[in-house]
Amino acid sequence: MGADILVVEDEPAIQDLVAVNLLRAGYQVRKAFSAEEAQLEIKATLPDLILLDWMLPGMSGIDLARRLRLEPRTRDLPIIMLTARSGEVDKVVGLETGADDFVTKPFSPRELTARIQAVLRRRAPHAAEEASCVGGLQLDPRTHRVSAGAAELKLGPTEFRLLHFLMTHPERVHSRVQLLDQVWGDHVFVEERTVDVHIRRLRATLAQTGHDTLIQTVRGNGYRLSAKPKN
Amino acid sequence: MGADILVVEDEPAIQDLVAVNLLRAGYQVRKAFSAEEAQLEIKATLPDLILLDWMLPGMSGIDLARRLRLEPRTRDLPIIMLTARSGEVDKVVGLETGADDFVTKPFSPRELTARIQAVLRRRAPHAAEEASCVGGLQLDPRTHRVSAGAAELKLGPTEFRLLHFLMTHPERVHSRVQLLDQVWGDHVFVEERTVDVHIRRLRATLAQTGHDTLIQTVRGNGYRLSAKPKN
DNA sequence: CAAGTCTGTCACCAAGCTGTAACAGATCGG
DNA sequence: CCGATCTGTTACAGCTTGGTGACAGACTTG
Repeated sequence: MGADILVVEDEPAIQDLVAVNLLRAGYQVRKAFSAEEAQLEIKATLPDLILLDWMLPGMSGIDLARRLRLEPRTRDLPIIMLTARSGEVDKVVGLETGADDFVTKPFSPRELTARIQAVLRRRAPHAAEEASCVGGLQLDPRTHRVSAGAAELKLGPTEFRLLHFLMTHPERVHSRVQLLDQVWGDHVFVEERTVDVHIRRLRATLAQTGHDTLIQTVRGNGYRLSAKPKN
Repeated sequence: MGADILVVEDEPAIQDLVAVNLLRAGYQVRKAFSAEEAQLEIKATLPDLILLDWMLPGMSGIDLARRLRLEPRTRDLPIIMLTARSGEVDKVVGLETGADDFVTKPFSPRELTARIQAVLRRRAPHAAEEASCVGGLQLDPRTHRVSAGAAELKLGPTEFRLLHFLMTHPERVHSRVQLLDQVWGDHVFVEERTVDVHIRRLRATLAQTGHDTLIQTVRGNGYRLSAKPKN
């Protein structure tokens, strides 16, 4: 599901225009007509990004941005400023508030979504996941490598994700349905038995180093990754 | 230690804000309120880069840039112009004077530092980073050279930046999107598959010395530069 | 300005991966 | 020991992904 974006813009026409484009691009959109309204929205639920008009009645976008930067909870909230074509004042403000990007009106929908994507990618660079290690098996998501001692194992994408999940949730039994949800994704419709096949493929690869025994079958319940012996 | 940057800007507020952001980004900052003052600073110590406001009282930024280009000592000094206007004419004139880049107000702090880095990488004779070395391949940003043992390799600009990024972030998998952000830049609209083509071109060149195997494809995830065997 | 270089895109092909079905084997309760 | 379930294994057709060569346009460079 797309990111949750809060659009703060007093001009209804522009707000609608932006909202429609964001929705079409697959984002979830919330709206606010003023900085005050925006604060309430943010207090309720932290959005993933704010599109903030810098000229607003009452508290200006600049003021809001400034306040958001002060609060720990909202300090890292990505902000994209919407500005009219302008000069010096904007520059001062922009540097001061530390907005993540600027989009100058008029802007194309394509430009807007491209910038949003860029900022989101930049801000949330999948917090460097740690490498896992279970029973002599090592898996590092950053390098996308699986190794057992000196030997390195080659896994397909699905087997990799499957092993990744198992290694980050070891010693627990996971039903086929749970595995499908976690590894394949909730919305995917796939036969339960498919899990078996991938478990088999995973085991076949792990067997190269004898680590296939880590994956245990729990009859009637599912599978479990465990460093302990089987019984 | 960061590069030494001279900020030439007559408006105190803007100068301060720029300075604060550059300091935060790890640069050393010197300030000048006029072109004349800037000349004295430069005469005293040659900075690594100049941020030059287009409009200055007395001698304009353009004039200063032009003069710097005439002196052998300052001919290769990187210059980034700050301008409020965005018209084509300005850019033409600016490029004529030999500015290395243009930053149009308003701009984000990130944009500014990104441009500075880009210009430094491209031009700076002494402020650049160190050479990298992976798996017998050497890349020196200062001399803009890539060599494998005795042999020297010729790369196009994009391939060079791509290899540079990979070599400074080895062993990690980078998705196409990440590579586009890092090597091409956030604001560029380019097809993801274009990365493939440049990877291929890079590999083709590296194949001259057998180093093409360093670049590994991680199916479904992206690419990785690694000294370890492919597997 | 002309030749050459670099870039981004595309179409096509090869290779690898995936989900299913079908069958074989294993396990369990009685 | 038997039937009923559950799981392991295999083969395979279809799909997705990445590699490759060609090409037009932009950009350099002499």
